[in-house]
Amino acid sequence: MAGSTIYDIAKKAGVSIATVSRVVNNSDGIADKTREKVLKVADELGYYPQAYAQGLARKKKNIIMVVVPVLSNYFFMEVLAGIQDEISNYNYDLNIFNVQSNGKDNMFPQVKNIIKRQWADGYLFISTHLRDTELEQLQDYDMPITLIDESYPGMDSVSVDNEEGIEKAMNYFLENGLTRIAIISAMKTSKPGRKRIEGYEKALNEAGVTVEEDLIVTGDSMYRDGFSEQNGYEAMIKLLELPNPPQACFCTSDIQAVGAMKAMEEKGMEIPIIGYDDITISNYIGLSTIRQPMYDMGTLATKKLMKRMKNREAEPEHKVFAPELILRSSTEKEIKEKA
Amino acid sequence: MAGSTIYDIAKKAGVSIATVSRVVNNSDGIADKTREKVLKVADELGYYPQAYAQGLARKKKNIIMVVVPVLSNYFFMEVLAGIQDEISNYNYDLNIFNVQSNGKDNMFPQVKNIIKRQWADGYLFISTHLRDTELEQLQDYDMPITLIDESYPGMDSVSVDNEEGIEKAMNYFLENGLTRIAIISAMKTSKPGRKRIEGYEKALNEAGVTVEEDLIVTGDSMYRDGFSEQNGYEAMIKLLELPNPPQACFCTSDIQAVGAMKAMEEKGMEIPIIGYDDITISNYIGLSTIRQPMYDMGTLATKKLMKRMKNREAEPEHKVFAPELILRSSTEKEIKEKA
DNA sequence: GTAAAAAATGTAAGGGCTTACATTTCTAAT
DNA sequence: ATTAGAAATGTAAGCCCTTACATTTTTTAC
Repeated sequence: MAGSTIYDIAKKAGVSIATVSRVVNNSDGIADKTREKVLKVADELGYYPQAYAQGLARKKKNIIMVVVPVLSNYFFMEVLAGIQDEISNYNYDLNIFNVQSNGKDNMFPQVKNIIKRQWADGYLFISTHLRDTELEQLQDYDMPITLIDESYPGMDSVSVDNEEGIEKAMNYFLENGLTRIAIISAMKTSKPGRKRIEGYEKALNEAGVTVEEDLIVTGDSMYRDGFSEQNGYEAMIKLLELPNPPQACFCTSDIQAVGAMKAMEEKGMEIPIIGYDDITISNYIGLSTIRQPMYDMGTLATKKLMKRMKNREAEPEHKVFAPELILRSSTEKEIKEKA
Repeated sequence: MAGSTIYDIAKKAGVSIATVSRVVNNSDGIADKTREKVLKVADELGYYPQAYAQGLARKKKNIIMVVVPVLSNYFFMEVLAGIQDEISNYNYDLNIFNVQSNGKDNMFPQVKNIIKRQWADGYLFISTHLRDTELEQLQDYDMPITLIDESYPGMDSVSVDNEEGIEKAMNYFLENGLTRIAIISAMKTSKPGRKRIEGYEKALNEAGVTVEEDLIVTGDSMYRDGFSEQNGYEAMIKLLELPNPPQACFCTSDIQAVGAMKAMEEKGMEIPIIGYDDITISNYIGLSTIRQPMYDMGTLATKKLMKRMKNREAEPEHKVFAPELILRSSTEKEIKEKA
């Protein structure tokens, strides 16, 4: 039973392999009796077409592959939920391929090989943060790719205006008279990391506030690229131990903010804090945050990819979601006191 | 460039396809000049073997596939992190296949087809909760499968003694003089759901406490099979609106406990609560919980699978981790007051 | 009952790779 | 220079399917 092939079925059912193939694929033009007979044998022998043989013979694999560097992270999880729900509307299976980032700069070769190997009919890249020159190379392979949480002119993309998000958070603090604002960032050096810090500096500059390097911090723990409670915790400890601690804090992910909140509690010093993402938990722990529509990003990207697979010629589309400031208790008390 | 094959390389490099194959696969017995020449052409043409053709020609796919019903859930995420880290020690790629559960009983056919299609060299099943009769059928296909968070005599498995976990939580409450203990469960009807409730009832019975049906609740929101903050929130509201609310509460997942804690806060009624899992966030919000070593389960299961792939004959091994009661602030205040 | 049309089935050529075996080329010993 | 043996390369079959095209069987109309 282990490895019955189309030949086994054909032989046992007394038909040709073409007929078996037709029955299994539900092609029409098959006599009912034949169909039944074949189906019966196929069931007895536990037959179902081998994915690899089928993929080779057809051009199509009926697989959408999600390519992602860090699987275990809340942002990814939410986006994935959207993808998953949307894809269930189509006749495609979902495969997730995890590329190791190792902090190093070796992701591109892996990604390139995935494309070359032709695993799937279409790909969703989540936060791979490849360079434009690299994405350009991938285009040569003429595979439908939709980017999530990043963008590049030549490919469909779904992202969020990060700068706007940061600005909203910063302005909220500034409007409430808080000027010594810290930023807790993961991976200061990465491309998106730098972008966020730039946004932070820009907002301060526009408000005529001098940027203090001391207030730009990150934790030391780099597990999950720094997107962890621990990292936020460490960062906040650093901030609170400063001779002159900040009046408010912006965090580049909710998960870090959770750690930061614990640090504040332990130190007995509470400053208003705003996170980034709006993971479901944030609503339950009263964390103010910049909401990214992660789930919607997943569904929309999937839709775009499906569309692209049908029409390869259309101009690439870029959806940029506007982030939303969600205020909860983590920004309340203290600011009111100041007012 | 899009679809260069081994033939293109062979032609352009002036060698046979066998030689190209050897070069690409790093087989030895190839002259250095030839290797260089072929490699150069392969690079120019952006060649890399097609996964499907290779998988068909070899018996091996070099793929481990994780089969899981609900992707976006914290338990899964942690287990996956372990799998991911462990697998990076071997020359295997990781694929995740998501089977739709739809609450209905239709998962088995999907799982069966995955196995039949021979996607991978080995499989990790996480919380699929198939029946023994179903798993027995899968054995016929003679594929290495390791179960996580469930067990079956005929396959390797890695799980946690759920009953013991519940007992520990219940005993903690009971020893502290609390007897009216509620349980918030996801999916009362599922196999693991029922098991947990049984454990709960058993613990009460042994302590000579009558089970009150009112105290066994679940939320109404069934998103993610009930493993959500919202579900826990709803359940706790129900409990607190009882004429005679419970003195303590056990929750079958931390994520539900997060929702339950919010409900308590809103209602201004705080009772000691213990969750289940010990997701990383729990430590940061002071949630007492029963720790499942999720990460370790992932690594160990992966190791077992690799071992099994080498030796198909050995007796199946079953690792049952002992859950651990982790006490944090969510059980502190109130119990101390009572004492 | 016959012939033409329609339906059902079969044949065989790929799809892109690996690999056992055959062949050629090179090396080194005489 | 010759040749045995080693090293390098090539040939071709096979992995399991799909599908265009050819062939056979059944149906329909007269």
